[in-house]
Amino acid sequence: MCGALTPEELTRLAAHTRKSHVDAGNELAGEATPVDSYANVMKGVVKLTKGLDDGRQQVVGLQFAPDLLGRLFAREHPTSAEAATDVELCVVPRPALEQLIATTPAMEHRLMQQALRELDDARDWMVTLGRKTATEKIATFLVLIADHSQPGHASGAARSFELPLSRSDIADFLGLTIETVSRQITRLRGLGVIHLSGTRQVDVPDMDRLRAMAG
Amino acid sequence: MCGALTPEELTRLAAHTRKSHVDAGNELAGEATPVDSYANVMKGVVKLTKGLDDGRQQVVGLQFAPDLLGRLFAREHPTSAEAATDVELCVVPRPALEQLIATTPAMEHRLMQQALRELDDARDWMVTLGRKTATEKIATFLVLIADHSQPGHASGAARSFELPLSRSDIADFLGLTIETVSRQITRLRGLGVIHLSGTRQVDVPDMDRLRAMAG
DNA sequence: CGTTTATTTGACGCGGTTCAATCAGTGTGG
DNA sequence: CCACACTGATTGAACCGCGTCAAATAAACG
Repeated sequence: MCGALTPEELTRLAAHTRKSHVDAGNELAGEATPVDSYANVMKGVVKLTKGLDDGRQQVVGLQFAPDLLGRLFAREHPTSAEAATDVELCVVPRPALEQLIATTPAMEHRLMQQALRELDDARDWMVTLGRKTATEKIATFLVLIADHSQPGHASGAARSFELPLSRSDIADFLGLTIETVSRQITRLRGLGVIHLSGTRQVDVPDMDRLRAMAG
Repeated sequence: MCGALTPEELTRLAAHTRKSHVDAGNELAGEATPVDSYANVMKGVVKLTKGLDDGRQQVVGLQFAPDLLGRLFAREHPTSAEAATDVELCVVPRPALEQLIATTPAMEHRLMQQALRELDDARDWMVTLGRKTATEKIATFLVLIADHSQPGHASGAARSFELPLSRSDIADFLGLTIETVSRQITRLRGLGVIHLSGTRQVDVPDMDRLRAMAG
């Protein structure tokens, strides 16, 4: 339980951790709020968002299992964190984790790796936000979700998954409006690149074809 | 020399480091190129870029002194790195730095801090790319450069600095075209928010006024 | 079912791109 | 020292992708 750690690290943490369930839509941490605990995502998707004064919002990252939640070594959260789907967390009080890190270089190394991966992801997404068209943005997003739904799939194979985000969240992730998101999804459906069952269930008959549309 | 490290760390590195000067416009590392050395930026500005197949480009980060250049713990560079201005580097062979990191937890901790700061910056920039208007993007960029030119200045004070990027680079950083960048800079000049001497020298009579335009 | 909320669809306008021309700055050779 | 070319920046005009506003469906929920 509370996966993604080595057995030894686990033992040292176990005494301090606490499982927690959060329903979709609930906020886990507010922007510019004190960091008093960290959490491992066990199940579900958490969205990290930043807001502008006038209400504009941008989703700046999605956290899947087994990502660690919470900005290390900072007084305040730089983003807010909200459960995009129902979420299972493994919560650790701040002092417990920071002490473990301070005394276990391997632990810090592991977290460093995650931070660097998130940095790579963030920069990839900057390309999507800055340089891709609406259709490419949607395709890029669908590929991202598909790749996280059942890792280790064949390249061109078909794929089926459920969207963890509402149209509104997708819009805030891609820097678009809800209407444009809806229109582009409809467009991809019209081209036969994807099939929809209901509003969130997506079938991709040919992932390579989708990838080709992602720029 | 080769600043930003503690004396002890410095001593261990000194034997392996080599100073290097790179003229503006030269590439330091290609995208998807093997990482065989790291470098500390001593002076000047390095831009990190990612490209799409069809030539579209996005600047995904700027590195100022004393940032470390090079993706740790990865085989390949996720971005290309190019000298935006003339640059002074302090180059370290890959094995030397990685061994120092492996044996000096404090060193990894310091680099972790940089990685986390860069992640914060990247996410801030995602808001700029996804949700701000052209004018706000330009204002945000000018504030960023101003803040890096002479750190620790009074809030509303005037400020004068030289742009380290060409209009084309600015466009690729902000997800705009050169023409829009030019027009918005002209607009800010017309509003009296900035004054230009030549094409790169910028005077900001009131930083708070500029900040107010950054969204 | 009726009500509420999420999504889709339609019509229209605008911000930013595109394409094209002009202007400014910087070397370069006659 | 001045034409000339060359590169980078500005300016102009026309276009279009996406946003905005409004309405119609569809889905979720009591």
